Amino acid sequence: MSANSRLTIAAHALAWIGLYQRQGHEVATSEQIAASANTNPVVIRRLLGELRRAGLVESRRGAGAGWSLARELGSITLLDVYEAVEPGPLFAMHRTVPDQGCVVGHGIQPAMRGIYQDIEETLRHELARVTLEKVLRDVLAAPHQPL
Amino acid sequence: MSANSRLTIAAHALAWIGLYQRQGHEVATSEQIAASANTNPVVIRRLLGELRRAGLVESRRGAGAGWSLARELGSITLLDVYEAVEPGPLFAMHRTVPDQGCVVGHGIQPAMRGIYQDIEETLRHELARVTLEKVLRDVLAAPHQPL
DNA sequence: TCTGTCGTAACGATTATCGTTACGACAGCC
DNA sequence: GGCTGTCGTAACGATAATCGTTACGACAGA
Repeated sequence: MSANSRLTIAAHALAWIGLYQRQGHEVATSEQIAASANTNPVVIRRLLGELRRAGLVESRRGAGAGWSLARELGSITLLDVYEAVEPGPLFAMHRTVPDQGCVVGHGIQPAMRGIYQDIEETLRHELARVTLEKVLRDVLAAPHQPL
Repeated sequence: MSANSRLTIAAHALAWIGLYQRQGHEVATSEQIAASANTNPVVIRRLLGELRRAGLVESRRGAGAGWSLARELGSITLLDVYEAVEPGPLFAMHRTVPDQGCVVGHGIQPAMRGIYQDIEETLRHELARVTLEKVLRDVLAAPHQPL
């Protein structure tokens, strides 16, 4: 599967904005978040743009511009973030149509589709159990200065 | 995430071999399976090679060669297949180390690692509930000649 | 008007997967 | 012993997704 860090970076950005706002700041810039995540501000802007489309964050333009949460961290779940930044299904079908003259080739796609639907439903249920509030709590619970 | 059809094709191949053997044949060739899945025999051999390493199938060489199941379909689960053909974890961390001088950058990876572990454990549990026997049953239950 | 940031296009680098060709290795059969 | 069919695997190109980067216009407050 492949290494998808989009959900990780998006959660990082949301936790960063949330903490920054709790420290009294109005908005966070993509440059600040990018420095924390050690990546490029454009990468952050692209991801936050998708989160904005999903109604999780807002952005201001002009001078003193930046990003702010559109919802409380406690009301945002990893499922919200996942659906905002992950495009396709977890598992894919064949890239070409299997041989419909073969019994297995004919029945495999309906069979796997049903099975995958159940599994992805469970995955979504698990993602929905984790709020960004908990993510930030876990982040702050990490031990300082590890030896 | 991206579209990983490896699990789908591997399940297709196992179901095909299982059904073929129930029809009285000893071994199945990669060419036959490739025809059913509408792909190249080398793709099938590569995938079945990984399943062989996991102890799910066996292969014979020489004349009259081919592939056979090393276990009953009822004792093979999608988790066995998943672990055999999917290399990495479901979600990835940052590709570069986050800023360790930032509270969020420092704590985000331990936090997400713990959360991801729980979620992948649930995914594995779901995959383990589906046997290849059930997959084949669902395949054969697909309606014929759909209109 | 100046400044800082967003919004977004464009491009190259990297990586994973897949399809394909090729060819040696192997084992049964004549 | 040679013939034949299949595996085992390397090699290469095509495709697609993601990421990092540069660039630049749009916007809004000072």
